Amino acid sequence: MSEVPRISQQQKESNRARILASAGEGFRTRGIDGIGIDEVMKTAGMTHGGFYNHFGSKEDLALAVLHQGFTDSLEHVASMVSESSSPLDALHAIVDNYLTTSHRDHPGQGCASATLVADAGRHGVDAQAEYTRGLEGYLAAFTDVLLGIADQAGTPLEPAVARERSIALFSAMVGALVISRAVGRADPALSDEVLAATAKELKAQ
Amino acid sequence: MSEVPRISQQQKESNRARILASAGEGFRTRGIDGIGIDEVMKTAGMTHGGFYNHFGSKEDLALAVLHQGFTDSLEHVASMVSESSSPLDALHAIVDNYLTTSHRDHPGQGCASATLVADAGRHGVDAQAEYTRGLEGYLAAFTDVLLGIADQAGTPLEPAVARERSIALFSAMVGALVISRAVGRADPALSDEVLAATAKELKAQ
DNA sequence: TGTACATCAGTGAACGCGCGTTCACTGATGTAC
DNA sequence: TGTACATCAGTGAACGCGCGTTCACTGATGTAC
Repeated sequence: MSEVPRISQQQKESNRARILASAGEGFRTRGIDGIGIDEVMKTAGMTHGGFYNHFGSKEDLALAVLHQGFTDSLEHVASMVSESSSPLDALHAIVDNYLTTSHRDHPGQGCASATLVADAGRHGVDAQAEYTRGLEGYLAAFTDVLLGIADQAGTPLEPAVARERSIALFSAMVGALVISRAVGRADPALSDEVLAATAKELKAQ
Repeated sequence: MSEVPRISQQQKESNRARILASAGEGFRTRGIDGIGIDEVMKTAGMTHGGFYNHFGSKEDLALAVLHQGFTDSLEHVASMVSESSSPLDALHAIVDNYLTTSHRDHPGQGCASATLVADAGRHGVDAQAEYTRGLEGYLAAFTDVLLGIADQAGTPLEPAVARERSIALFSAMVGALVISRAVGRADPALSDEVLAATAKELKAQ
């Protein structure tokens, strides 16, 4: 009956990565409780039974998704910063890339922070710890950029103030994205407006 | 067997209100999918079977919760504004009341927008329509306050700009609250910092 | 006002489905000799 | 290098539990006369 049993170790690693990618997209799009192991495994091209060869439980998978998601996001931010011609340019790039209709419409490939905030708040301490790590990563990157802008403008900025602004900035970005998704299908114009207005305000500061 | 069947119409109304209140608290705290009809009814002091005398389905209940939640929240904001001595005072009151550790720690009694954004984004168009109504209510109230501040300061403000700022303001408030909850148990200090920093930045503008 | 009866809110058992998890089985992989 | 065998990733059936929903039943409410 079975068609492809006992795969090479290399293949196993690649299968695990496929499960993680499938869950990453599924969890972000429909929430951790919104999609089951069965569908995650089917999307990854396998049957559900083999899941436990890779993860101890669905909860473990959720933690791995959060970890991977933040790692990817932070890398993405870092690469945007390094490709920018100036700190101010970097800030604008970050905001403009985050608050797009495309990001809103494709949560599966988007920021793990925005899609899984609610889930993290309601899940265990482990999930919250992963979220904490991701948040600190974002804040560190934003604080660096803000200090760079102040340096260039010749207006010295206290590191503590830069961190405060980073927090408010990130809060506004996450909030706007999540709100724009909450009204997306019911009022597309309002949804677009939320993204555009927030981006404009954040860049104006 | 049954102890209290066929209740007066007045009693029925009060029972419905208790179910709604119980669901309001439960859905906000654990998400719409995080608590079942059975527990909602038990908290309301009844058994699960009678639920369908009041609501057609769990989805209907969720819509009623969103509606009630926004109605309550908007009323609360309006009363805070009317009790303030000036528009600036009103803005500070709104921000300070929203971004508190108490609000963070008691989602059950808190803002429906913050607790149910993620759920709204993933549920049907009806839920999104309720969310839209609530969002527009918040924005209208905030815009009024901002225009009032500008008037008093003698610095005229375009209504369109006031609306933009309202959007950014509300986004930051919701984002900060939701993020503070996501790290609350894993890193209480960071969670407090998120609330305090965002409140400070928003009032500084 | 009093009596007879239909209504219907709440009870609690039951149904059915989905989902997380377990398990016996298979057969290629990779190791021991 | 070749052979024998243990390992273990994937399969698919099955288990068990929770949960949304249905339903027969009960008996006070509220209406018709």
